[in-house]
Amino acid sequence: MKEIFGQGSGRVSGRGSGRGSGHGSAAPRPAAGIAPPAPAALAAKVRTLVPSMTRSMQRVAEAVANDPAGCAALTVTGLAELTGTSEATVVRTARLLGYPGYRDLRLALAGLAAQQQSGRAPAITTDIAVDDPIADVVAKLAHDEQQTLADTAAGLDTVQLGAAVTALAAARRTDVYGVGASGLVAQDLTQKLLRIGLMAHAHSDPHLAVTNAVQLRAGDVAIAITHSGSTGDVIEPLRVAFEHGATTVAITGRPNGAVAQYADHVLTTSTARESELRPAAMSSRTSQLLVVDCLFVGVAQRTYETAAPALSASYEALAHRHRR
Amino acid sequence: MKEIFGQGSGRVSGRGSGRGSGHGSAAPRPAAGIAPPAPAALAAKVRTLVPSMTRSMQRVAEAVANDPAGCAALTVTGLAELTGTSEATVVRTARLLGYPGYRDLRLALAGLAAQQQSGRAPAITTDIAVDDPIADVVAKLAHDEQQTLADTAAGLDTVQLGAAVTALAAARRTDVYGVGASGLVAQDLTQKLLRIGLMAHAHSDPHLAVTNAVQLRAGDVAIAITHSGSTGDVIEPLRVAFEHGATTVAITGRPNGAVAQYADHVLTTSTARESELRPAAMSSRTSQLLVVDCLFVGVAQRTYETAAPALSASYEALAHRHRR
DNA sequence: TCACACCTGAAAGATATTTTCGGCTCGGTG
DNA sequence: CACCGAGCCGAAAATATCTTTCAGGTGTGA
Repeated sequence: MKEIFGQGSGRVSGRGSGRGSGHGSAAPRPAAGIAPPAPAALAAKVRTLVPSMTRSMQRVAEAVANDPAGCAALTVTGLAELTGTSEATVVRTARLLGYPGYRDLRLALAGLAAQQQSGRAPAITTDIAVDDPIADVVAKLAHDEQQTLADTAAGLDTVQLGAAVTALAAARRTDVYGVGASGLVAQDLTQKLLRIGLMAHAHSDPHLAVTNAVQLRAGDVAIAITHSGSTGDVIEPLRVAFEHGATTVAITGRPNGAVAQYADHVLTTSTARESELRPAAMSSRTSQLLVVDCLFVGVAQRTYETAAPALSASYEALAHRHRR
Repeated sequence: MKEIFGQGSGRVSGRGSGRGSGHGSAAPRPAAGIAPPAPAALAAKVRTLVPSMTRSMQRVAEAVANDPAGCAALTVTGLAELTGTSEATVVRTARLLGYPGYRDLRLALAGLAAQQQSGRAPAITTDIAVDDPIADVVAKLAHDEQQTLADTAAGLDTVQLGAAVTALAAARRTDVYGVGASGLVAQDLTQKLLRIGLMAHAHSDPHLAVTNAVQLRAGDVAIAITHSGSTGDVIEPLRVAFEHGATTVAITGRPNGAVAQYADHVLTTSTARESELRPAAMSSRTSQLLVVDCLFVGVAQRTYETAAPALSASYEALAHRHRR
């Protein structure tokens, strides 16, 4: 039972200034009514109340104010030992600070520590430096990629995207061109389309890509993925496909680049700033993948009747490849 | 809806064991292995681990994730009643999330609540529906992937990451295993490492992977990438590499999966909610790529003297492949 | 259909927190 | 200078909370 602390003993006495009688310094009255314990304004409360505390309690309050995180990790016994006092004193201090007991003070302490922790934003706006600690690298990379995603989503032309989806959903066959890092994105798209029953193929060999592009005709789709918009090895097969009447799509960071002239639909990826340790390939890949995912989901929606069972089937088929 | 405080059965316990006194200053520190509990990366951890939880534990994890502040105010018994489970289950869940016990989970919860309080409002994310307009698809996908990135960054163990980076930077040779969507990530990592002058190779053919793994020895590094953590085709070569003395790294969404038993260092990727139109492969790929990028940048930092010129050189070399 | 493995919760066991209680110091007073 | 009283302080008892153990139930695979 949580008894009411009330009890007048609160007194001050302390040495010297015993302004005790003054009702003013009166207890914070925690128990009375709805006194919400301090959320994070704890440090201030400590400073306010310290003068009216007894010596032992001051030691406890001080420890708590100086190292919230550390104290939050201690039990009441541990904190008592650390401050050279007793458990009872620790509890009394917690009460004075407005909490029902040490348990709740500890919870508030943990919250305070977490806030302080998060307050220290690792300045994620800067470039990655050679001597950045590994934790900063993680934070910066994650932040940059999040930014890239936001930029891409904001800059994507949904009309063009919709048109591309429509073409894909109806295509007899789809070829995807990409070399280097974009080649992996091309493969990713291909894998996905295959999983929902479409005929898709990725080409990273420019010669084979051109050779196959010749086979395309109206109703087929060709997709070129190039960040720079000027990768000849990718533009060439797209041109061939375009001239053979296929519907052509370009996924590029330069919507005005050379690749665009042979593309019926251009999907623009974002271009984030790059640096020595963060090559452009990194953010362009993130951006391209988002576009590719959008294409995939769009097509899956349009062909839901066949796509859904196909997805389930491929999922089932994989289950057997897993060890227990 | 979590209202309804079940009401108490009162449950008078406590009789008897009046032992209390032994105030043993005994170490309150169970020293939970080498895994420091998460500070505020808890939400991410919950999402990552939920799939591998049992029903009862899922209920607890869900309650905790949905209302950190509320749960922090509850005792183990209260939370058990709220979720309709037992104290034992609550403790088990806390353990699974990486804490020594419920007490510490509660502390973390208080911290999380404090952060949410002062921080931003968590955006809600709904599933992608068949009839969502294309613009919504873009927005939802972008949001989900951003969430995945945040979760991954929050849940990544920087100590393990640092160890993996160190091993990679010093490796004579590095083999990367991945099949399916993870195979593309493996290739991405390989491409990057090659660009800074390291000897790396990606294997997606399980037979060839094992064949090559036999060649590895101490000082070499083997990396397995598998979302499920139970992909036999990837575990097998890692096991062989492990037994031949290579330093082994696992990049997986199930840090407790089968793959972990042969991994010197485990890097955990996040697991986002999947749905029919948003296969798990999508977010796992995003998560894996972030981890891979972190590895790459980390290694580039450590080997800056050779990495920087190598990066410039490969950039120069590509310039000639671009059309005007 | 049976056996097995594994989840689950009740209660016992261990810790941690709160309360009680008596000693002690300190300052005032005769 | 000795005595007295007030109230701080900590040791230990009492209580609340957390952790572990163990037996029963449930679903799964052979």
